[in-house]
Amino acid sequence: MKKIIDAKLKEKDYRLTDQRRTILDVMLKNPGKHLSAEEVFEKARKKSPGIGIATVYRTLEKFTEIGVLYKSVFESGKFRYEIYNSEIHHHHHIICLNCGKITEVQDDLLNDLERRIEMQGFKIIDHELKFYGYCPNCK
Amino acid sequence: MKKIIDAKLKEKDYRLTDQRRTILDVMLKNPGKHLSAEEVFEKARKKSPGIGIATVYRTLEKFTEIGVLYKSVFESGKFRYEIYNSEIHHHHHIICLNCGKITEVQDDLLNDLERRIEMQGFKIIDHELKFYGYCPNCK
DNA sequence: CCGATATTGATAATCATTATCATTTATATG
DNA sequence: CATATAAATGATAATGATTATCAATATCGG
Ligand SMILES: [Mn+2]
Ligand SMILES: [Mn+2]
Ligand SMILES: [Zn+2]
Ligand SMILES: [Zn+2]
Repeated sequence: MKKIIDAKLKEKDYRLTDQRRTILDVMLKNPGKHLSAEEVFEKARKKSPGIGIATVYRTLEKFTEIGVLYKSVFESGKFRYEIYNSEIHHHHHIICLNCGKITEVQDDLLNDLERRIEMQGFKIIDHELKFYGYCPNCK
Repeated sequence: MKKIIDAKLKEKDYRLTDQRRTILDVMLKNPGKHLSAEEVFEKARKKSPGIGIATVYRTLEKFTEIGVLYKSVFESGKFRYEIYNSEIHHHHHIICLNCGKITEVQDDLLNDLERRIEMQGFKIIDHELKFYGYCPNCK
């Protein structure tokens, strides 16, 4: 994993710094979580106490750009990030309207719909699907 | 349409003011568009020159709450609103990665997937599906 | 080790959205 | 219609997340 990222960084003359390593570790250690910049900052500073919040923002953005992270919005005006596994198609999310819990759905099932849209002249690269409702606990 | 909204407002002791009427007009006159608060403000002040931006924010929020508008995020940290037609299930969006154009897809096709998820104990209320890719012009 | 260049941390700036509050309105009631 | 009361408004301050700036520092190829 780190090898791959190392290569992706090199492609664009990006350097592998301690801070970037730390942030990557944080993300790798929290699979299935969807962390905000602030949350990443809090976790990262345990390993790299001197790290600045600006570096966290910059790194999250850069990692998203090179396809290492996936960025989404669940609640009002704040981004959340998770490791992006480009091999499997991206999963969907169910957001509980009561407790806010985010659950992942591994099924995809959008291929038919995508094909239909491409018939109309579009080229689909990615999709993002969110379900809103109630989790088993809150139902 | 206005009758319905009038009724929805009354339910909660909300009042029908000139400003709210103006904002509703703006939204009704822009079907298929996805307007930001700032854009609604610019259009609204042509009919109600004295209207304040705070009122626009408040009204958009209130209309969303009572189901008159639908609120979504397309780009970084900014909400966009459109008229919400609760009779037909909500359409999907295709966002062009090149020119930013937003196209609507009327197909739904998510019922199967929703049913499958509900089998696992969830209750699905709504969904939001976005496709990212290239529009016919930019392909 | 050196030099060119990318990166960092501190902090100021920006941008969208919310909160505050005194003033103005909508609406129910007599 | 006049009046009381609670909701709504507009101006503006405050907030919260993100981005820009810039001098100091670190990376990395040679
Ligand atoms: Mn996820
Ligand atoms: Mn739409
Ligand atoms: Zn829940
Ligand atoms: Zn386009």
